[in-house]
Amino acid sequence: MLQAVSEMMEGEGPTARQQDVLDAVLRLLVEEGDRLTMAAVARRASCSKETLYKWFGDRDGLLTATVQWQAAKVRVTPVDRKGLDLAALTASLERFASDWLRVISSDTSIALNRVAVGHAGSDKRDLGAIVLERGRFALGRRLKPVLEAGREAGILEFDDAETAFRTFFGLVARDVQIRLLLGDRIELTEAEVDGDAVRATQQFLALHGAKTGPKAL
Amino acid sequence: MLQAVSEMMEGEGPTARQQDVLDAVLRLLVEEGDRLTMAAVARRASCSKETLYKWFGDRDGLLTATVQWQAAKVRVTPVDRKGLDLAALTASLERFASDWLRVISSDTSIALNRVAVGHAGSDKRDLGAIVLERGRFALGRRLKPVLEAGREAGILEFDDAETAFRTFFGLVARDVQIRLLLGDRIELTEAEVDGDAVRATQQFLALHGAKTGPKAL
DNA sequence: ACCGAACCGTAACGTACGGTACGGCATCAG
DNA sequence: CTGATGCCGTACCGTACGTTACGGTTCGGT
Repeated sequence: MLQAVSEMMEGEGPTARQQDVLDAVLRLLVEEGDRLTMAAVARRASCSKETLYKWFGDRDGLLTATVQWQAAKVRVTPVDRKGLDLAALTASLERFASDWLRVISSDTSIALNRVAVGHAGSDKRDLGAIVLERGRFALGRRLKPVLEAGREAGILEFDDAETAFRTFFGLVARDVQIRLLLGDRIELTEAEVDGDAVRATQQFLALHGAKTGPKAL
Repeated sequence: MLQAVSEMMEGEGPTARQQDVLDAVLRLLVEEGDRLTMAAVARRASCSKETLYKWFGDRDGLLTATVQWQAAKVRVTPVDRKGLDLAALTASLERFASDWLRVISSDTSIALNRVAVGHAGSDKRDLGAIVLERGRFALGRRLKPVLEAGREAGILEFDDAETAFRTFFGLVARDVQIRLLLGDRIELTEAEVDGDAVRATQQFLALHGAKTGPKAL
């Protein structure tokens, strides 16, 4: 070791070839979970173990790079805060809810969260922190402006945006993520996801919708 | 192997000495996570590895016995369904909520859920299934009669008890469990737990409380 | 055509750990 | 007292896997 920290740690992202490797890791992670071996990765990615160590330092570095790579792929559509009415807000919330449900129920997310949870039990708390940061907290950062815009427009009422967001989060996710992580087979069809998104949004509006109508006066 | 499945698998529970061993495993699991070794368990429990293998079969058997042992320790206070009014129902729900929050935020639960999640990624899905069964599903089985009693008494309104329970679950747990599992340091004082229990209960009543008053007429 | 860098495939090394075997000691039945 | 049983402590074995080392190949630059 070790300042072969690899060019991945800072600056520009992975090269195309490295991305291929990380995608291979992602696929292997879904299939094998945390039991994946460096040899298996090298075989699947058609590269040498030496290259893996040169690029990523060690096994943890490889996993970290993989988590960041996957997180970077999750793109989001921000919401314009102007001309917000109840219909637009409802649509935004439903969009957030169904997107989030689709993410947490995807094979990739489940596999990634599993290894991150496992590593959070060890010293290496990095993976868990990254997943939290790019998952739960990123969602909060994107959603809170929407909620505050809704409050600004007189559509929503709440004291603390963070608390309001956590309520929405709970209404959307409920027991889905923990059940999936623990191995429960849950069928989530497109229709069910959309239905759950609508239900969660309606429940949230019932709790935090302004009773007094828009304050536009 | 193998039919040394040990006397733990069926029939009566572990002996006092075996309980001591399992408690040691529990403590070690909190400290070390899934990295605990059989040697470490033997050392901590002051027993020989040979005895561990004789009693529990193998490492998975030991972990399974530990999870079941911990689950067996969680006791519950059922609610009497007669003479149910809004105050009693509210108290019951708040009790359930604070109990659940205390469980999922306990060191033991976190450690146990971590290993169960890890194992759910492998072939050994047993641990996850046990944790789910004795945790999330056991809670549902205990709470749904309460909800239905509330509906019976005209205090609550909902179509499906399972769906209503999952809403309550989401309002109570929100992002707490996943954040803890991923290594987020959350401070949960007694006051906050109680406050969250009250908030979740009020939100649930706002969503599912009968608007028409008790049907007692 | 030649050189070096980068990389592949594979072999080798060291270690940690699951699982087993064995020698002592304590307890208890007879 | 004696033999059997159950368990502790420890040494031991086999293997899996992270990590390193090395020979061979490709390729871009000169």
